[in-house]
Amino acid sequence: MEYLNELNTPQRAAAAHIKGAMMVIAGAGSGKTRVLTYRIAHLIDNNVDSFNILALTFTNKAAKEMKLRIAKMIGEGEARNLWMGTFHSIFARILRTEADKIGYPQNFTIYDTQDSKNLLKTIVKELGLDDKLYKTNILYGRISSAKNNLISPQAYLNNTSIMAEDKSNARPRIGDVYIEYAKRCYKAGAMDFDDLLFITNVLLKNHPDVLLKYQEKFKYILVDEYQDTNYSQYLIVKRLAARYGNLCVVGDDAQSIYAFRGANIQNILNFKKDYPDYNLYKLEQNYRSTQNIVDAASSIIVNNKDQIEKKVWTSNPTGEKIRVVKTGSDNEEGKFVANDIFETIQNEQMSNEDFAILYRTNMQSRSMEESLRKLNIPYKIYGGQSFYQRKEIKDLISYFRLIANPKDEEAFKRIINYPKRGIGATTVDRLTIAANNNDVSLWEVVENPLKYTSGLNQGTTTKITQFALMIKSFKVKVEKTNAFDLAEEIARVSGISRELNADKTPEGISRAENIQELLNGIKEFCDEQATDENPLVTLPDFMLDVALLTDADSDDPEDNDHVTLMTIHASKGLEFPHVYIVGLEENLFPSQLSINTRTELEEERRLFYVAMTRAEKRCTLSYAMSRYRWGQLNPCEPSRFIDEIDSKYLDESLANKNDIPKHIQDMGGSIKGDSNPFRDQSFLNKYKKQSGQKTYTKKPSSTPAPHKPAIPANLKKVTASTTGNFAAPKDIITGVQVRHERFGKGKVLNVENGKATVFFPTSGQKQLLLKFAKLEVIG
DNA sequence: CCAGTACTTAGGTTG
DNA sequence: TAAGTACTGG
Repeated sequence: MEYLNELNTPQRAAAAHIKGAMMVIAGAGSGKTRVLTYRIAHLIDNNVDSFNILALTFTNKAAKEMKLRIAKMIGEGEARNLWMGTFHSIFARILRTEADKIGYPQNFTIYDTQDSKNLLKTIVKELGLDDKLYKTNILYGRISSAKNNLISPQAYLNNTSIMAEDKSNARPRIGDVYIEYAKRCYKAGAMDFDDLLFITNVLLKNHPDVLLKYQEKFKYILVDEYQDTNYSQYLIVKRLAARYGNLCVVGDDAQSIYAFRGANIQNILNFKKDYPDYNLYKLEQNYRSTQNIVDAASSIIVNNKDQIEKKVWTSNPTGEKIRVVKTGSDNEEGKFVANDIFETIQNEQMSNEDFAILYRTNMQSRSMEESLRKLNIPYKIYGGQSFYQRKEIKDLISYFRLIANPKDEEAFKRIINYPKRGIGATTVDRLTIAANNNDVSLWEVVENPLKYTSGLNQGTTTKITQFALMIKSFKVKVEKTNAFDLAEEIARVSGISRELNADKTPEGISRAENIQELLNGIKEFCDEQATDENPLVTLPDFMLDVALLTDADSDDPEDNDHVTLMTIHASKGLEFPHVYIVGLEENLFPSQLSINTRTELEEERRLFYVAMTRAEKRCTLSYAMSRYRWGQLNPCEPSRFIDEIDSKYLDESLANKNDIPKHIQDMGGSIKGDSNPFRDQSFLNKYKKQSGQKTYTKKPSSTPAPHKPAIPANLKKVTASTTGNFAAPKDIITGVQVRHERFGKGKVLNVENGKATVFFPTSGQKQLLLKFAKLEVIG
């Protein structure tokens, strides 16, 4: 094939391999994506049916891009038949198809981390455990790693070493939490992220016919970033490949950075045990970076003990030395980076997209973005809280979820009283008890409150019934209504739109905009998915993968005129001409939590290796002598990783400045104040205008409110006490106009049990207790 | 029931 | 710091 000539010798050998097992060890920047793409094209050229190829990538974005490249080589029609995506999205799809075999609804919900943690919190409460001891994060981590090692709840309880470990940590009942958690997820028709892999294993193990079906379908399997697969993923691949053995894995042990979520580097090292006849290809020539960068990175990674022998080299020019920069504080660090980018753009005619700022932790983005914003440099922060995790988005989506899957407990709890409809914590507790006692879902209780509950008063029962009627009215439309139309109706009828539109604070406006953006996204999705044979795209169609989407997936490739800010983890696989690695300080990078064991420290070192090898032309390392942490200015010292680089590759002229000037040292508070752009609202407005909603991915809820004329507290008090003329409760009847000290004018919709339901045009519908709320009858 | 305030506590990387 | 929980007055 002609295109194979565009590859170097080992690349070509790997791409031309057709049958049998193979492993590609690909150094950073050595063209592994190219090999994967060409190999798939080559397979199809050699009469492999594109329907029979499965490619598992690390992100959905990587899959999309690879598909695009393959489409250019072999045509769009063929490329469309390829199965490409992350483990999670591919197997979620298969699990939906086979849902009935494992007792899940086809529309099962995917619980995200937040849903899982909320459920764990509930369970800890219900089991009467001490939440100081049984912390959500610990439980989540324990259960997650159990699942990733295919340890079921029962196996967990039977495993003496695990139980002993929990006991010695004074948490002997984690196993009970795990059992209950698994039960509740199942009852809710929900899978968490780890279940998507765990239950796939269960499916393939217990249903030989299903296994055979997918073995026959996926005769050729490719796995990218194999060093970051965990045991559960390893076993799925092994099962699927067992019949034909056409398995190609690609990875780099030096870039294994996901051990914390169960990734097992042994999967690479053990490949030859499972596939003794495999072929090994090593890609060692780096095409990405200058010689200095390649050599400096190599000088770091040799400090690690365990690795596959390889020599990464390049024929690129020597290039510049790696700059090491010392700054006084995290804010100064931000200023330095922003200024440096600004000057480089001016002096070297670079564009914004040529720059990336990489950091160890998401919180470090703050000082960077403040400085960039001051210089009007457009930027985009990837990661952190994603669009779909924002409260307002999750709230609306919870309606969609409950409609698609009425058993979804976490969705139910989010929306039963949002927007406020007078169904408070007490009532929800009662419903929960009724649901548990009768072994039915919360939804079933709400559908039939008289059957399952006792002691609910008439008013509450009415409200519950109204809620159930509303959800039902959506449910009857779900299969015959376009997703966008129904979503819009839900936002309106549920009261979410009204609630958000009433909030005129900047945060509130931003939340309303986000809802609009979600609706736009659904519209776009409908337009994309609709076909001539199947013009109707329903809400459940849209919901299938929503939980698995990340920021990078919704990235608009047309709109990349911005500096990229992301964690090093998120930068894996990417490359930029100019890279700034910031916060190179002890206890930050390497992280304080990783310096106690050799394996964890080695992973931090690999992370540093990944960071440096993202750079093509120039790599800048920076550290600050002091840094804010939880509102406190703390002293810092440079990272040991800087010392590990052979100094002949370094330019340390910017690291030998004098120590922090005295006036900065003494003025911890003013450093912070000085860099807060929100003091001046024009910054916010200017920024919004310039880069728009799309570029500004930081969650709006954390945006400090700019100055706004607050109602002076004393004036408020005067109003309350001078209004005087409070109505006797008997005057408050349905239909009358009233005034409330805080909510203003409103109309009484209903009165019962000493409570009034009042609609206020400015702040929506409220439930008010007549004995407290000072309502004045007007008009 | 609601909303404002006082207090606690986490602290890292992701699909 | 900032997010989340517990408490309290209307």
